[in-house]
Amino acid sequence: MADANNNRTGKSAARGASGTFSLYDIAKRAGVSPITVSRVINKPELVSVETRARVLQVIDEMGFVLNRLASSFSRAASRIVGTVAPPIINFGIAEQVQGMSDVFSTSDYQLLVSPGELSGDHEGRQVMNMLGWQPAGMVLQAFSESDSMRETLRTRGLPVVEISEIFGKEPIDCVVGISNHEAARRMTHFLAECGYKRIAFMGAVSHGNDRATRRTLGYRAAMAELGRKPVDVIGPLRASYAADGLREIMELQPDTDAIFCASDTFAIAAVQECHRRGLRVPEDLAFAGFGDLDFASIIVPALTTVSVDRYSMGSLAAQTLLRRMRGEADVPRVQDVGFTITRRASA
Amino acid sequence: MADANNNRTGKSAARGASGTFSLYDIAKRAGVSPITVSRVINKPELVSVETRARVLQVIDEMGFVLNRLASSFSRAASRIVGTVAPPIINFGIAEQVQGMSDVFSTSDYQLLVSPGELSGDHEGRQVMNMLGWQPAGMVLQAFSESDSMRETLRTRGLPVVEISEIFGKEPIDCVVGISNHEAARRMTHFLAECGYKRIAFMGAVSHGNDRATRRTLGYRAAMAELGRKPVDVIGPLRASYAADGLREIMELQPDTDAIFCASDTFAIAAVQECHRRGLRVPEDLAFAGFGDLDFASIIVPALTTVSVDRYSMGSLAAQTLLRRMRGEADVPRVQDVGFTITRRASA
DNA sequence: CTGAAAGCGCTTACAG
DNA sequence: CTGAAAGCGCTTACAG
Repeated sequence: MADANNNRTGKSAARGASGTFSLYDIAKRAGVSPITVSRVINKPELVSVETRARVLQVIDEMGFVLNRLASSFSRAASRIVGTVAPPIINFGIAEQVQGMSDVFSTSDYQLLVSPGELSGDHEGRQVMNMLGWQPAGMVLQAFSESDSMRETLRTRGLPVVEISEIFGKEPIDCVVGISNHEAARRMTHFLAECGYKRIAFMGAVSHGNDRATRRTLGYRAAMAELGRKPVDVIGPLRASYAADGLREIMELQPDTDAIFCASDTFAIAAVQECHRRGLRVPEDLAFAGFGDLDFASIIVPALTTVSVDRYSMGSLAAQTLLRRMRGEADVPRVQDVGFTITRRASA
Repeated sequence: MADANNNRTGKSAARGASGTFSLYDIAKRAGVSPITVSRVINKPELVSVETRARVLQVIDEMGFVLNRLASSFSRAASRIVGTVAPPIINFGIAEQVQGMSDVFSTSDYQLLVSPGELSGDHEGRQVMNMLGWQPAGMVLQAFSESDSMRETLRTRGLPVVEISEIFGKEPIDCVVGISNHEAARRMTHFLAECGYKRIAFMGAVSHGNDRATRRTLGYRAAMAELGRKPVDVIGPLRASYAADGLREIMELQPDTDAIFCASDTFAIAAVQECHRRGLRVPEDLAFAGFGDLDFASIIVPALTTVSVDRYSMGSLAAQTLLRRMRGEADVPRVQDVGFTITRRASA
C-alpha cells in the first residue's frame, strides 16, 4: 500500500525493535495510510468506525506514542503554552501554577514549565529560551520586569498574560492580578479602624518585580491619609528576617502597637518571636500579614491577613490566554481578581 | 550563495515580517550557509572568529531565536529531560524541582516540567504524554506507582531516575531517596531514648506512593522492638486533620506523652491545637515531625523532626540522570541520601 | 471516508 | 574552516 514508495517505513520498523514506532509502522500494520493514523489520533470523527477500531488496536498493541516534537514542528498550529517559574517556588507560586495547569489540562494545549534559574540576571534569557519552543502563548509570572524582554514579546505579537501587580501597569498584552498598593492601603486603614494607633510596617526587598514596593507605598499612602508618621523597615523575604525586623521596628518606635507585614511568612515568624519574648499577641502587639498562606489560619493566634486567591489568579490567567489564542476580540487587558481582608485573632 | 538553490529562503524572509526568522534568513543576511549559522550557535569553536562575529551580529540585530522544536526533532540527540510534578505541589516538591533545575540549567539539557493533573487515575497517562516529547531521560517524582507505567518505561530502556522510598524497591532504572521505614523507626527509638513512655503516631493516608505507609510501618516496627503497644491513627495529609487526629489519639490512649507525626504539617498544626487547649508542649505532650519544613524551626516550641534534604535529593537525581544519559557504566542503581534526627524544643 | 505529495527548520554525515 | 544533500515524523491542503 502506502509503503511501496516510502522508504522510511523500513527504517522505522527497524528502530521499532528498541521500543519506538512511528506513524508509518502503525499504518503498515493496520493496512492504512499514515494520514489515517494521524486522523484517528487527532480527528477521530473523520474516520470510519471500523478503520478507527483497527488502528486503535494496533496503536495499543504496539504501545505507540505520537511524537509531539514532530507534530508541533509540522505545519500544525502550536499547541504549546509556555511559562517560566520564578527561581524560588513558594507556596503561592505553586498554587498559581496549579490553577493554570488545571485549566490547560482540559484544553488541548500542553503547558511547559521552565523552572527559573538562580543566576538572576538572566531573567529575559529564560523567556527567550521558552520562545524557542514556539509557544502559541505565554503566561508570565512577573518575577522580573526586564524592559528588553517585554519589548521583544510585544514586538512578536505573541498572546501573553502577565500575573502581576496591575496598578499603573502598561501590560505587554493582558494582565491578571491585584493592586498590591490598594491592598496594603486598605489593610493599614483596617488596622486603624480596629483602634491601633502606632502601626508599623515590615516590608520585603524588591526582587525584580514591584509587588513588594507597591505594598510599602500602599502602607505609606494610608499613613499619610491618616495623618500619621509611617514607620517601616525592609528586609529579605525569609522567615529569619522577622526577628531582626521586629527589633528594628521597636527601636524606631518603642510603643508600636501593631505591625503590618508584607508577607505571611514575616508575620508568622514575628508572632513566634513574640512568644519567645513573652509578648502577648495581639494584646501587647498586634500583627497582620499578606497572602493567607496555609499556616496563617493554623497558628495561634490565627493571623489577620490580606487573602489573595492565587489559584484563581492562575486559572483566570490561563482562561484569558486561551481566549487570546483563539483570537477573541473583546478580551479585557487588565483583570483585577481582588483581595479580601480576613480578620482572625492576631489583630 | 547558498540561497540560489533553496526556495525556502524567500518564504522564511516573508514570514520574518511578523517577527520570526529562520536560520536561512540569518544565513542570507550574513552571507554564509545555514549550517554555518547552526554551528555558530551550537559549536562556535568550529567557526572562524570573523565569521562567528558577523553571524552573531546578524542574530542579535534580527532578534533570532533558534527553533528548538526543529533542532530537537532533527536527527540531533534529544536534549530534553522530562519530569511530571505531582498534582499537589508542596514545599518539599518545590525544593526537589529546584535542585533538579539548578543542575540541568548548567548542562545543555532542558528540563520540561509537566504539571500533574488533578484527575488522579491517569498517573501513567501523564508519563506517556511526556514520552511524546522524546526525552533523553526522565525524573519520576514517584507520586504514583502504576505498574503498567513502570513496565512501559522499563521496556523502552529510557534512562529514568526515581525520587522515592528506597526500601525493598525494584527500581525502573535508578532510584534516589531515603528509607522512610528506617527514618520513622529511628525517630521512634529516639523519642523512647528521650524518656517518652507512650509514643503515639499520626500518619497520613497513602496517595498512590508508599512513603506514608512506610513511615507507619517503621513506627510499628520500632514499637515492636521496644516491646510496646503501637497507637496510630491515619488521616488525610492536611493541617486541618491534626485536631481530629489529636482527639482520636487521646481517646485511644489518654495518657499519651509523645506524638510522632508523619509530616511537619501535622506536627505544626497539632502543636497549635495544644496551645488552643492549654496543653504545654513538650511538658504535657511532646511532638516530633517529619520533613523539616521552613516553619519547623520557626514555631514555638521549635519542632523536633526528621530532616530530609529535598533540594539535594533533586540535584542528586539530576546528576545521576546526567551520568546515565552519558552512558556511564558504573552508575549506582540505588542511592540513599539519608536523613538526620534534628532535636529542637518540642520533644 | 481515505490517500499522495510537500514541507515545517533544523542537524548529521559526508565532502572539500 | 565551510557547504550541499538528505532526512527527522508528523500534518496541511489538495484530490478523489
